[in-house]
Order: sequence, then C-alpha cells, then structure tokens
Amino acid sequence: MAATIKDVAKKAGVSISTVSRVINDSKPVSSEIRKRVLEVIEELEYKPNEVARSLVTKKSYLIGVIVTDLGDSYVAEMVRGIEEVGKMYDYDILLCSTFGDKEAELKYLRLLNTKQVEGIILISNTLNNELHEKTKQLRIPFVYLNRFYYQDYPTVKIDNFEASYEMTNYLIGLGHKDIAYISNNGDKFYLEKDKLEGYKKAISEHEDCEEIIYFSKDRDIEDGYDVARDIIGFNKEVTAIFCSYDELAIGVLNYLYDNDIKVPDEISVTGFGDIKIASIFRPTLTTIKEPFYDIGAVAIRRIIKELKGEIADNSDIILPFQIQKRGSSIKIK
Amino acid sequence: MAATIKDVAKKAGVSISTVSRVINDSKPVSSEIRKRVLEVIEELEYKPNEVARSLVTKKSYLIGVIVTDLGDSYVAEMVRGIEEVGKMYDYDILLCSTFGDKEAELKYLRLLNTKQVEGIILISNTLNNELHEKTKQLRIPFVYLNRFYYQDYPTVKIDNFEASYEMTNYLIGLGHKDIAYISNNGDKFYLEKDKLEGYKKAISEHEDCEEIIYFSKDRDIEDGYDVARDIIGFNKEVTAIFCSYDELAIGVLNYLYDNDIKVPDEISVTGFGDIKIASIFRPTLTTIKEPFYDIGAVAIRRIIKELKGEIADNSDIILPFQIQKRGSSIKIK
DNA sequence: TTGAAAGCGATACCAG
DNA sequence: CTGGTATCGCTTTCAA
Repeated sequence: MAATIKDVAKKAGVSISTVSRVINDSKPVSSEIRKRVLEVIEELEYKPNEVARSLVTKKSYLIGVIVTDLGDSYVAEMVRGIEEVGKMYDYDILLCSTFGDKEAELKYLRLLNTKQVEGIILISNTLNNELHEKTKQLRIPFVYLNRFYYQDYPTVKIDNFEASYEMTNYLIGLGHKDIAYISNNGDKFYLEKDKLEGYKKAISEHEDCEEIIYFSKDRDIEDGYDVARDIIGFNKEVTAIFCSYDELAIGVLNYLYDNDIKVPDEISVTGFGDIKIASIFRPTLTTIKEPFYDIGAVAIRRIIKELKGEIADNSDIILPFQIQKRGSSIKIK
Repeated sequence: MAATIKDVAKKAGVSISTVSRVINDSKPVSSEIRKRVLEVIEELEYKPNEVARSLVTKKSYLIGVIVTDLGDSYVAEMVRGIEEVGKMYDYDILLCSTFGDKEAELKYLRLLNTKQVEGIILISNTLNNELHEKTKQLRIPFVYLNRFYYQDYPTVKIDNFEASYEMTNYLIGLGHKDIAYISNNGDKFYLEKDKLEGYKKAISEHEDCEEIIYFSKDRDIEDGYDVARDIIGFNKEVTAIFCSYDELAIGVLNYLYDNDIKVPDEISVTGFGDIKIASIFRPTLTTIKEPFYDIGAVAIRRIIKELKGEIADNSDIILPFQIQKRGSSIKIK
C-alpha cells in the first residue's frame, strides 16, 4: 500500500496536522520539523491522496469535457486548448465522447456531476432541448460549444456573419462575379443562418453579382462532392465556390479533381473553419480560420474564472477570425 | 448543496446503512423500505458522491490516459477506442497531453497516481528510459503504446515486419521493380527497423528488384516532401515509393502534385498507418491499415482484465493489419 | 433485515 | 508553532 499521511506523521514523530501543514504550507511550521517531515515524505515516497483531499475541500480539480467525437479534428483541437489551459490552473480533464447521441450528453452530464467535476464544457453538434433543465440543476459552471447550432448557453465563437461577409468580399475583390455559396441550412437555430446572411449582404452590395445558393444534404465531405456535381452540371459560369464548411469544400475539391477541373485555374474554392486538413490538402484550401484551440482555451478560462468567483456574465465570448488565403483561390483572369 | 446519503436516510426515516444498501443493492432490504428510500432518492435527486465512494472502496473507475497530442489523428483514434471500451466497463478517462515532452510523461504519471487512477495508458512517440522505475513504483496496470519506438512494456501493435513485407510484395505483384522505400530510421529501438527488414526481405526474394532506400530527416509531411525531391531528382527509374509512414506519403504526394507528376500513372505511392487523411486525400492513399481504434480498445481491455485479476501475462498483443488498396497505386504498364 | 459505529485519507478548527 | 479532533460522504463489519 502507498504511504498515507498517518505513516508520515508516525515516522516523523509529529501529528498529521503538522504533516498536512508542510505539504500545503498552509500554516507556519518550524524549519526543523518541516525538514524532518520532508525527509520522511521523500523516504516513504508519500503522495497525498487527491481523492481524500477532494472529499474535504470540495475541490476535485476536474473539469468534465463532453465531446461529440475526437475523430473530428476541430474537436481534438478544442480539447487541446481546454486541456492545455486547464493544466495551467492545475485542472485535469475528464473526457466523455457522445458520438452524436443526445441521450449520452445527458447521461454524461449526470455522470460527471457524481464524479464531482467543478465545471463542464460540452462540445456538441446537435440541438438538445432537454439540456436546459439538467444544466441548471448542476449549478456548476457550464460552457456550450457548438460549431453548427445556436442554443442559449454561454458559448465562445466567432462572428459568423462577419466572417462570411468578408470571405465573399475577398472573392469579389479577386474579380469573381459568379460566386456559388454552398449552405447547409439556413434555419433559425443554425449558425449557418448568419453565414448565409453574410454572403447575401456582400453579394447585394455589388451590382454585377448575383446570389447563387446551393443547399447540401448534410455537411460531410460526400455532401460537398454531391453539390459540386450539381453546380458544375447546371451552372457553367460559376468561377468560385464558397462552402460553409471546410468539409464541404474538401468534397468539392475532390469532385473537381476527379473530373479534371483545375483548381484554382478554372475555379476557385473556399471553405470555412480551417480544419486540420485544409492546409495539407492539395490545393491548399483558402478558408476562414476559426480558432478552435483558442475557443477551447477561452471556454475553460471562463469556467475557471467563474470558479474563482470572478465576474462571469452570461454573455457569449466572440473571438477574432482570419481569412487564410491559400492555393485554392485565385484572381480571375 | 446537493443531497447526501444522510439527507436521504433522515427523510426516509432509516439509517444510512440501509440507504447504502439500496443504492448498491449489496444486501437484502425489505421491499417496503426499499420503495420508500427510492422515492426519497428520486425526490431529493440524490446522486451518490463518487469521490466519497472512491475513498472507501479504493476504486476510482478512472483510467489515466497520457497522450502526445490529440492533434495527431491516430492518437485521437486510439483514445476513441480506449474511451468507448472503458465506458462499457464504467471506466472514465482522465486525459493528459504531453506534446512530446518526456518530463511531462513522468509528471503526469505521478499526477494520475495521486488522482487514484486504476490504470494508465501511455501513448508516446519518443523513447523514455526514466519511465521504467516510475511505472514499477505505481503498481497499477500500465500499457505502453508507441507507433515509432519499441520499449520493454506491455503493448499492443501490429506485426510491422510482416506488414511491410506484404506491402512490398503487393507492389512487386503490380509489376513494379524499382521500388523506393522511405525509411525514417533503422536503429535498434525503432519499430521502423522491422518495417525496413520486411521491405528488404521482399526485395531480396525477387531477382529483378533491388533495394532503393532513402532516409527521411523525420517523419512529418515536410520530410516526405523533401525526400521525394531527392528521389525524383536522382532516381528517374523509380516507379513506386513505399513510405514507412502515411505522413511521409502525403508529403510525397504533395511534392508530386506540385511538380505535375501524375499519381498513380507515372508513379505509385503507398504509406503505412492509414491515418484519417489517407482515405480523404486525392489520390486516395494505398496503405497499411494499423487498427488504431482497436489498439486503444485492446489496451484498455487488457488493463481492465488485469484489474479484475484475470490473468495478464506481460506479453505484447499483436493485432491484424490490412493492406488498403486505393488510388495511389496502380499496375505498371 | 436493520442500525451503530469504525474507518477511508485528508483538511481545518480549536486549544494550548 | 503544534496536537487533538470533528468532518467530508460513503461502505462495511458487527451486533442485534
């Protein structure tokens, strides 16, 4: 068995209170005794049992992180941010993956609560209305991260409208007039709505441009592939395709590659997100960089602040984005 | 404050022992009392405090997972496997990322220990000799996963020699004779050694083939890019390039793309690993599928078995691999 | 079948 | 500055 505080106390000939004091240096201890205790600790390789400690202090130094799927690079990126910043404040990450199952979101919310996590970050990709009551009950700091939907919880994100507006203007600036936009869904709860509006606004500000909007079935690579076929088939004059998600853009690039259509020479393609593959793929993808790492980092930062009792209003945090200009877009000839 | 077992006991008019019995059904409780207790639990929304429970049972239902970087898709994949199987046995994952820092590996080993994790899985990408003594001290199940080096701990992997041998034979079967192999390093502790041997053996068994071995500086995409330049520059007759890691292969494909060399028409390229991007990239990459998810799954399975006292010898577990034939390789004309 | 009481390993308050 | 002791929330003997 591992040594306990009692073992140390006995061997050092002091009380457990004293041992506790030296390991936490919570109260003054004579340097003589401190030294002896430290020696015994060394000797016994004593390490305080954090579980016991948690029980009395009510601090677990654990943050629960519920994610959809680490297999999505943007999720992994957020978790990196969460973890790295968490560690700076001695917080550890308890990880749960839902694989898109709403039931699981609720289940893990409960589970993490029994494990006494001090805060919870949920990275979701669906809409979940049952969430509300559960999160209220918990009474622990909670941040909701969702790249697709908008729901009424504290969150961290970029200004999707503005980003989309800028990207469209960037393409217009390159001389493109027939810019197709691949949207996923413009309904109420979708962040996509903002993006779509951004595109529309930019287009409407330029007389020689017209809205060309296509809707994809979903937002995976295959969906981009399918829409690309439609666009190319029906709309020969399109010179640029702006996709509301990088995943769609990759699908578009794949379709164009398979059909020997040169990017960017014949057609420019841009995405949204800057997921990992965007800079690796050939051609490299021009896209809007959503700072996933920072989003995670800021999310946990917010939780820790709240834990420390520092003011934390319920407002969303908006992070800056960037237009990453890469090989898939070019000035029109 | 959340309700405790005492609150439940008081409200139900029974002792806490009884409450404990019903929530664990560890001992018979009259159905009448059970019902009442259950009602109160419902009413108070009582959820047992797992921390307190851990303290007495010595079971935290926590497995520590130390990884290099979730940003590497294969790591994320392993963690998925670990977590999904872990959950089946009610285990949760405590995640720590080292970003390649050896010191951090040791540090987190200690940390996880104080957090009373019941087992540890380390996903590493370096050699770490100081590990040995630390892991022995812990006396908890430990599995070591490393895609690059071999170190003397229980691990889960594929037969790298055999995989490399098969892939080389596959290319030979396609009619290729001048097959370049990009190795990272053939030294003692490198798994790479086995791969290199596999390639050599296959080549040696075919009279009209000759070893063409290039060494990359490291094993990232850029390194593959650099080596490709060398190969193309110095070895015009090469018709196939077999890379010891998918990352290198992606670099090679990028170089060929940038220099207008058609894959697979002019040259075939194959990789090793089947990381996520391999099947997305164009052309899709022919490669050896290392079952990362399964490796993680089996690793935690092993730990849980050991925890249950089921026999667990110290031998490595070898998982099957597969040759994924995709678009980057073709029969020679 | 039930309850009382002893711990699990630490912290923290109260005396001295 | 140091020690004794209650306590955190729960499980687990031991008696009844």
